[in-house]
Amino acid sequence: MCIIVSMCARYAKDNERIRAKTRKLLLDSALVVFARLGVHAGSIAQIAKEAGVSKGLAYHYFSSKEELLAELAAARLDEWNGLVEGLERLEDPFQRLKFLVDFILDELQEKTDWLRFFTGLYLTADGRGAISKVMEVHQERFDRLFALEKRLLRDLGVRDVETEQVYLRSTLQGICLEYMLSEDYPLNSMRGRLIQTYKRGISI
Amino acid sequence: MCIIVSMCARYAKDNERIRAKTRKLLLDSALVVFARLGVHAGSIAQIAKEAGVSKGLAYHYFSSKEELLAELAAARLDEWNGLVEGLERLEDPFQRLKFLVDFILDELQEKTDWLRFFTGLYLTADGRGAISKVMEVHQERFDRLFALEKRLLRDLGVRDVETEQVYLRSTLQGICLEYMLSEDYPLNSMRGRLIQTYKRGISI
Amino acid sequence: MCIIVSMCARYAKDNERIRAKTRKLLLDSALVVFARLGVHAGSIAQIAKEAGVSKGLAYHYFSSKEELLAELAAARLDEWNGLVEGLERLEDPFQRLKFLVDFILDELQEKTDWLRFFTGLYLTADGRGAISKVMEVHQERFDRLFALEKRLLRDLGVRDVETEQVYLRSTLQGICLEYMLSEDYPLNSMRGRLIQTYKRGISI
Amino acid sequence: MCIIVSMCARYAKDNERIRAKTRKLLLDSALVVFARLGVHAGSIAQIAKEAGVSKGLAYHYFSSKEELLAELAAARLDEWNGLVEGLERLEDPFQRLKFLVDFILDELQEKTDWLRFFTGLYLTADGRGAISKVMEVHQERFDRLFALEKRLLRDLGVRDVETEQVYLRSTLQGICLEYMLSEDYPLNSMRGRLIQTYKRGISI
DNA sequence: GATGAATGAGGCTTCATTCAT
DNA sequence: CATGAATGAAGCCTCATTCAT
Repeated sequence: MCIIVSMCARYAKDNERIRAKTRKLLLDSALVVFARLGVHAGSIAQIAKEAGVSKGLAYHYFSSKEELLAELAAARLDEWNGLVEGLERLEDPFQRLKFLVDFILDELQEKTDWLRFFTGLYLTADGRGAISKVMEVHQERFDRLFALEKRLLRDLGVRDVETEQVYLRSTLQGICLEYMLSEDYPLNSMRGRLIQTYKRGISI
Repeated sequence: MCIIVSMCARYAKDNERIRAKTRKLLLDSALVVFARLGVHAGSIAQIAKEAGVSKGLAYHYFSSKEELLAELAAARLDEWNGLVEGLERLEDPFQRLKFLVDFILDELQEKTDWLRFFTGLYLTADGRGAISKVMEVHQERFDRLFALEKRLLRDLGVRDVETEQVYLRSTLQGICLEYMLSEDYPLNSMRGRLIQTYKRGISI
Repeated sequence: MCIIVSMCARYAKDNERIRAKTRKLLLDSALVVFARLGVHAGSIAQIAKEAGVSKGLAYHYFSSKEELLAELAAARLDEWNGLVEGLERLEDPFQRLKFLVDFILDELQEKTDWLRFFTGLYLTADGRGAISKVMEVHQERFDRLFALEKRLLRDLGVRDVETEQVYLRSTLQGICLEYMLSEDYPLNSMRGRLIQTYKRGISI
Repeated sequence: MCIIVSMCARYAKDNERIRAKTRKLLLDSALVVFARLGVHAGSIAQIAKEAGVSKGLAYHYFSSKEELLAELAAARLDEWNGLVEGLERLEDPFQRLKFLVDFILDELQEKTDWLRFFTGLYLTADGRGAISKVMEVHQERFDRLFALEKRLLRDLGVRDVETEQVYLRSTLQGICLEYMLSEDYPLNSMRGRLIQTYKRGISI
């Protein structure tokens, strides 16, 4: 026989714990699958299989593939908090620059899958639409980051801050992209080369 | 007199013209669709619709979606010829650098769709597989380009050529990516900023 | 008390029952459709319609049309077990002959559809390929049947056993084919006429 | 330039010759393709390719695939004329039997492809419909053949002519089928074994 | 007579999603 | 909470057929 007694008051906490755990499991699996195959080619069935649960369960936690994607993006976007906090904490502009670069390149190394999938997503119209919704919620944080970058460059003595900010972002983005695409990308050389650009005394 | 010339349903030339035209139409439409939606999400049906022809016709010209993709890649890869030739023609290393940067950024502006589609393709395992097949044919040209880049940097007086080559490529790649992702990317400022890095006298 | 037994969405037994039932339904429908139209002309859509289920469900049970075909063949091949067992059980050679003939002609009457489909399949190169895979698994049984037939004819006093075996098989095959093709084939007359050939005392 | 002047009065004959030739070419190619792949899987495109002409031309000669099939059947059915004539010409009943058997088995060897395709066609509902239309035209000849067979068996001294006729047909049919399905079928042994059944003096 | 570009229906298959249990 | 049977839309591809030249 098969008795299901769920939501017993005493075990509500257990349920919550299970929920959180399964949820994370599904998000992680989705990341793996999406990174490997792309968002379109990766199916809910595969994600469920990767997670070792049933397809139906995925719909218990996420109302659609699109939502799963959005939650995935949101979950990861949260992690940028650390960058903002670090930049606000540090005094020396050069230290701040190093923190910025290290933060991004470390993320790149630790979460290559995610970045790969995210970049691919961003390259399609659908993907941009999906992401921008999620972004809105975090807009305030992005604005702060933006301002912090500006300040950082100003403090470093950069003359054309507007231009340099875009240039720095582009270079970092390019390093990330090439790292994702090459088998043996010299990430640390690039890290050094990039930092060197902003060495004290260099006039930009 | 009575002349029978069979095998002459239509002027052969006409047919060729039609074939070439429709083929190009399909390739162009494919590019638009793939760039907008990504290779996986973009369907043959959409491509045909974009081209204003029937689905079946696409298969009259390309035996499969994969082949269409490959032909698309091949057609565009050919255009890099100009870059190699230009670099071989010019004497002054700084002129060569400017030629390199301009070539790539002009391509970016003219063929944003293509680059977007190509980059997205490259971000998935499937896509990399598909492209590398096409690349093989052009390997020799890429090798030459690679060597020309190296020489260019050496002639400019760069000390660590290996590192700088990757860095330059990454920066260019990053500029391209950001251009594709932003609505109003200051491409010309970036062009200037990049060139400035290699101005005579700057020690790298 | 609060018992949580998860992994129990439906009684497992229920699911198994449903699976077995639907599976059989699909196999039966496939047989009907394939027998009526041939394997190539019969589509999964028609099979699903005949079964009263969706196209998609067919793929929930069989990974491809080819597999459906193979399973169909395998399911039916199993039924030849009875023939081998019967031939091994009976003593009198004439009784064995009658058993053989009756077994085949009864099968023919009961499972005309199947035989029709199987014969049609066998007539195409593709079909033969598909079947031979399935056959391999049953090879041992066919070998035994082959040997039993030989022994049967020897025991009946047939001189050229090799020839007679092929002839008997051909005749049975021919009766089956004509039965399948005619509206009112005198199957029982043929049964009698065939048996008569091997009546005791007749010298072959 | 391309001048097409067809149907010039003087060359009408040439045209007719071409028509007849191309027509035959297409029918032959159809037979090859249908026999190899089955009627359903064999396409007009393949037939045209096999014939070395364009798809369009096939539709110039046959208004549809179905008609091509019907014409193919009709063309071959004509060849049974020889059987009827032979049976009417010969005196001795045993000679007639041998003629009948030889005619059919020789046809089998010479036109295995055709018989294979025809048999496969006959096993599907569609095919039977298509063929029966063609058959109607030849009904009279089949009736004659039927009567000739009956007379033959009566002359041989067979008691139950009705039954024996069906049995003989079935056996011949079975031999043909097995020959088509086996790699190394002992056709001549079967020919001998079949003839022997009707040796003078044997009582049936 | 002959060609082949073009069409569209339909076949196989995948997959997001729903729902009974 | 969890399962998996079931659905149907949509994707890739084939092929009979039409038609302008």
